[in-house]
Amino acid sequence: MKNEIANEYINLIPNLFSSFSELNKNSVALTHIQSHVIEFVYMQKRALNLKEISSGLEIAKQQLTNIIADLEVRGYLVKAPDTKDKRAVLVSLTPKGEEIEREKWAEIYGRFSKSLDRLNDEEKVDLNFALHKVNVLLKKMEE
Amino acid sequence: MKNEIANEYINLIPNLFSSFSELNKNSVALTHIQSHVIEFVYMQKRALNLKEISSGLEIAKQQLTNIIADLEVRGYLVKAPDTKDKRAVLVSLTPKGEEIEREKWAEIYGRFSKSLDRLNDEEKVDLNFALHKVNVLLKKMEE
DNA sequence: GTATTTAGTAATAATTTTATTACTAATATT
DNA sequence: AATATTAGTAATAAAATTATTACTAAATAC
Repeated sequence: MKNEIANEYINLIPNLFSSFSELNKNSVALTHIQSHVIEFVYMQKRALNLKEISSGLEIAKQQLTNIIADLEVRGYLVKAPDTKDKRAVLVSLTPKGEEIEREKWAEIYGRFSKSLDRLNDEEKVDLNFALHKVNVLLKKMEE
Repeated sequence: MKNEIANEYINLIPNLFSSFSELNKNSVALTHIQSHVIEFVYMQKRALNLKEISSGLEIAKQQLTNIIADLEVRGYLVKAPDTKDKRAVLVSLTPKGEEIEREKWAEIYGRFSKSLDRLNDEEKVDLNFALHKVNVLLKKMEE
């Protein structure tokens, strides 16, 4: 049973991959790595310190000093001291930074809505229910 | 209804994002861009020409000439002339190239199986059913 | 059938990313 | 309390990526 579920999960990822590829598309002038940083912070939905970004994206923390500084100057993110760990700095997106991501998602959203037409009404109800269930349960598993 | 489904879909992506991040982890010595190329070809599950990879990853086709050549020399992929379009070249992964991806997926699989324990039996059944449904319907939508 | 567009290759310079070493200040270990 | 580890910064050289221009051969448009 457990294996069966894990296999379904693994299959899910390529099914979503086309949407993920969409995330490469940049409207503003960001380098690939800058995009990834913004995307990473956005996806985590919380402020992150440099170490977390560094290990999450497999890039050296020394690089991040510059990358973050540039993104901060350009108004995409802000740094704030971590009160829990006084060595650390917490990075979060500004509204301007979040806007970049939202634009990408709007396109994904649009494309998806369009291909929904290929399903009949019963299938749409099923998909809605199944997606909701998956989201609820995956979230529970994270806790 | 359509909006409701699209929203569930959009929510799904961040729920899978932690798994996607895992895909950054390289066991062999590949540059980030080389990894992305291999991952992209793997995800599409078919041979691709350079243009498709180029536009899918938002990198110039001129770059790919070198990247692909290097990956070919190192045995991760092969090029074959496209019989349909004699200008084009079709790139596909060798067993060695596929192995790189499979290793990453094995880890994702393992992690997922572990966190499955946080669900009770009924939830597991539900998740299995829902994931299966989502996969079937998403695939149908692609057609 | 000629003109235009497209897929791929090639070479170069500019920019970005990576790797290395070193340092400060705060935290964790003992 | 001394010691080791960790988060972040900084500077530099090496390597990888990006941008630009130009070219060939095949496909497409007219």
